[in-house]
Amino acid sequence: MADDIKKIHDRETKWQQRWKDAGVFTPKNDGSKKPFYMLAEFPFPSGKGLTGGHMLIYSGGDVMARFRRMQGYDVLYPMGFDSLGISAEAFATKIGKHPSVVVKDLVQKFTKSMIEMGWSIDLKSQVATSDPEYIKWTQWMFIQFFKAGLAYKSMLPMNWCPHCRTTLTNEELEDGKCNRCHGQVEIREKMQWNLAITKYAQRLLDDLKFVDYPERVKRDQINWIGKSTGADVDFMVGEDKMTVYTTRPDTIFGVTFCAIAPEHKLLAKWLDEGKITNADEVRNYIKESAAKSEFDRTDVTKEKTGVKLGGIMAKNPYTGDEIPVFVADYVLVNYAHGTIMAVPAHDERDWDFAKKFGIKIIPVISGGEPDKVWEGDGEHINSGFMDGMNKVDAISAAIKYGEERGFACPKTRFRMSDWGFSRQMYWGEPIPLVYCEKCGWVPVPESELPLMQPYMEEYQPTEDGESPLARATDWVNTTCPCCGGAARRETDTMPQWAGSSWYYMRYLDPRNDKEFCSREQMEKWMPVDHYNGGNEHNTRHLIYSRFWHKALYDLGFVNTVEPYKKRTTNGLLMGADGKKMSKSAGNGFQVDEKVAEIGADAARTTVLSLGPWDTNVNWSEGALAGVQRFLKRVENMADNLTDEPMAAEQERLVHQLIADMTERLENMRFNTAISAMMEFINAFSGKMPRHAYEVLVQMLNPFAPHMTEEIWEKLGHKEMLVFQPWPTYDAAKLVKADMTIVVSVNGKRAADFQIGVNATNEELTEMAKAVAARKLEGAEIVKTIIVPNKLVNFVIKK
RNA sequence: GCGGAUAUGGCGAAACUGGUAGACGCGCAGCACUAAGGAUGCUGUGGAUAAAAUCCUUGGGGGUUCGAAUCCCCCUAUCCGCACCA
Repeated sequence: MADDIKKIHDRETKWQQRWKDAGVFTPKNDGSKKPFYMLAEFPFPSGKGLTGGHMLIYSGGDVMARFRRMQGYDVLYPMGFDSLGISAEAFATKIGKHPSVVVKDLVQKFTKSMIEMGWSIDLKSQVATSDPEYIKWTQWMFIQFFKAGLAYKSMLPMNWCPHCRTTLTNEELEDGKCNRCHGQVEIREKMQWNLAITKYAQRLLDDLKFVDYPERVKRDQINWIGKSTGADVDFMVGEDKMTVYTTRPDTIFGVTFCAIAPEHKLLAKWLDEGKITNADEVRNYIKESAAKSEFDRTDVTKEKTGVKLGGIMAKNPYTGDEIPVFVADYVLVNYAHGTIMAVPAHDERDWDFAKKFGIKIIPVISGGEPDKVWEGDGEHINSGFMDGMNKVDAISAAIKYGEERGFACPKTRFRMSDWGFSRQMYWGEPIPLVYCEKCGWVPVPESELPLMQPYMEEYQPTEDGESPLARATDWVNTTCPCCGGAARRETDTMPQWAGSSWYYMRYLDPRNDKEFCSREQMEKWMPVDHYNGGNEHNTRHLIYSRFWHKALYDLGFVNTVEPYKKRTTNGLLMGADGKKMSKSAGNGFQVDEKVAEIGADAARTTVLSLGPWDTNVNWSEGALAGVQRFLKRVENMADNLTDEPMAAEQERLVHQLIADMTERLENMRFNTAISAMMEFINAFSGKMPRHAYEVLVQMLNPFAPHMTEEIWEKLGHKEMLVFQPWPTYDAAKLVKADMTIVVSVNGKRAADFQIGVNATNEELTEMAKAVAARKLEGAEIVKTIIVPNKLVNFVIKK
C-alpha cells in the first residue's frame, strides 16, 4: 500500500508539472474557441487550510471546468482569496503575526493544496482582496458610488461584542449572540456609512427573470428584498399627524387602536409637552424595552407588552372614531413609520394584543368563526363604502377614497434596508474619504489609491468600539484634497462583502493598473457563465454583488446588467457521523492530509460520489473503498485490451455511456455519473475493446485527471487528455436490438419477455398473452394498454 | 409561528415526462486463489418461507388511476431558511 500511494503521488506530481509547463489551464483568449467562465466562490484564508468542504466544492467546479474544456470551450476557472476580514485577522491575532504576513503564508499554503488536488485553476488570474492593487479598485469603486450619491452616513445601531471587541452585523448573530464567542451582544449607536441598495430593490427583483438561478435562490432573494404594497394613512393625534403604513387599508373600519414604537420621536414629543397623563408609566416602559436585547424584542414567542397612553387619542380619518394609542415594543421603529394601525379582528398580532388589553374588536370581513381572528378573504361588512367588496377591490377603493380626501396615499415598501458599510476593524479596506470642516466629506484623490491601513503592531479593536485606525493619529490627520486645510481621514473600514462583490471581474484582468478590468476582457467573458456557491450566500453576497454590478453598470463601467448568468448551489460535506465537520468533533479533515493519505484522484472522485450535488453529504470511508477499487480496476484494464471489432451490444453500451455522462455532467449529477462508469466496466467481462476503453478513460478524466492522463499516454497518445474532444454519441446507436417488455395484469407485474424492437402492437399483445396465460385464465380482457418499449398491461374481469 | 425541503434495504443512494422499486457503491455471506489475508476475483444479498410458487414492501392514513416512490388531501418526524416587517 505504501508503494501504491507513493506511485500515485509521483504520477500526480508528474502531471501537475506537465500541465503547468504547458500552461493548459490558462485560457487561450484568442477568439479561436468560445469562452466559458466557470466560477466557484473563493475561500477566505484561515489557519485551518483547505478543508473537506473546499475539496467538495472546488472538485465539483473542476469537473465542470474540465468537462467544458473537453467540449471545446476556452475555459477560465480562476481562484482567489477573500483575504480581508475577520477570519484572517483572527488567525493573525492567534498566532501573533501581522495579518499581511499571515495572508501571504496562507495564500501559498492554499495554492499548494489546490495544485495538489489537480484543480484546473488558472494561476495567472489569481487575486487576493487584500492585495494593494486589488484594494485600490475596491476603493475606487466606492468613490464612484460616493460621487453618484449611493454612499451616505447615518446613525446606525451596531451590535458590539464586548468579548471579541468587534462590531457584528445582524447576520453575524446567532440566536442574538456573537457567532464567534457566543457571548451577549450590546447595541451601540454610531454614525456609519451606508450604500443605498434599496434604490435598486425593484430592479433586483425584476431582473431575476433574466438569470438562471434555482427557484430556491430566487425565492430567498425575493423574501429578503421583502416587497409589500399598501398605503400610508394619516391619523391625527390632536395637532400632530401620525402616519401609519398598512398593507390592508381595506380593514380600516376595523381599526380599534394604534401602536407606536418606544423609540418614536412623536412619543418623546408628547412626553415633553406633558400630554401624556401616565408619563411615569410610559417612561418606565420605554426604559424597559431599551434594556431588552434586540433578540428578546423580536422574540415572537414572548407575550406582547405595551402601555396605553393616557390622554392621547388618535382619529381614524375614514370613520372619525377616536381610538386609543399604545406604546408597544412589538412595533419596530425602523420599519415604515414606526407606527401601526391595529385591526384585531383580522390580524393575529393585533388580536393577541387586543385580548390582553381588553380592546374592542370589530369584524369587517365576513367568513371567520366567532371569537377567532380571521385573516382570510371575504365580503366586507361594517365598512361603509366598501361593504360587499372583496379584499382586492376594497383595498383599491380604500386607497382611492383616502387619496381623494388627502389623508392616504398608495405606497410600496421593501423590507431590505440599505447596506451598512462601515466596520470598526483594522483588516479591511479603509473607506477612502476625508472629512474637512469646510468641504465636508471629500474622496481621496484617485492618484493616491490604494489608501492602505498604516502598519500597526496593535491592530485589535479597543473597548470603546472605535475603529483601531483611529489610534493611528499620524495617519488620521491629513489635509483636505479640496481646500488643503486640516482634515481627518475616515477610520472605518469596509465590510468583507465589498471585495467579494466584484472579484469575478478582476480575475479577467488581474494585473491591469489602468482599469479594474479592460472593456475588451469584459466583452469576452462577462457575464459569468456558471457560478457555483453555497446556499448561505443566496441573499447577502449574491444580492450585494448583483447590486454592486448594477450600480457600476449605471455608471457605465461594466457591460452587463447582471454579473452571473447561471447559479447553482451545493450541499455541505459533513463528517462521517453526519455532523458538521469541526475540530471539536474531530470529524473533519484537511485537503493536504487527505491527499497525502489517498491521492487526489481518489479524493476528488469519492467526494463527488457521496450523493447529489445540492444536498448535504457525509464523508464515507466505505465510498472511498469503492472508488479506489473502481479506479484500480480501470487502471488494470489497460493491460487487457483487445483490438477485435466491438459487438453491436458493446457499441451500444459505449454510446449509452457517452449519452449518460454528457447529460449527467450537464446537470452536475456527479454521483450518478460515477455510477454510470462503474456499470459500464461491470458490463464488460474479459478483454475490453480498445475504443470502449478509450472512451471510458476520457469520460473519467474530469474526475481522475492524473490517472487518466497516465493511461492515455500509455495507450500511445501524444496529445494530453485535457484537450481531447468530449466524445459524441449517435442516438440511433442507443437503441437495443431486443427490448424487455413487462407484462402486467391489472397493473401488477406478471411476467416479462424479450422481443425485437420493431415488434408491432399485435405481436406484443400476442406474446404478452402467451407469457401471462396462467394469470389470464378464465378472465375477460377488458382493455389492453401498451406503453411503447416498456410494457403491456391487461385490465381483466373475472 | 410562517415558508421551504426531505422521508426509499443493515448503510450512502438510484428510479427521465406515473409504467419491472432498490441501479451503483458500502457492508454482510459463500466460494476460488493463497502459507496467510483486512489483497484480488466470482456468486448471492429488501422482507416473510428450506426452496419454487406466492404474498408483503418507498415515514403513517386516505384518494385519483388499468397502473403511484412519483399526482392530490390529511397526519407524523427530521433538517434548513425567515423570524412581530404592520
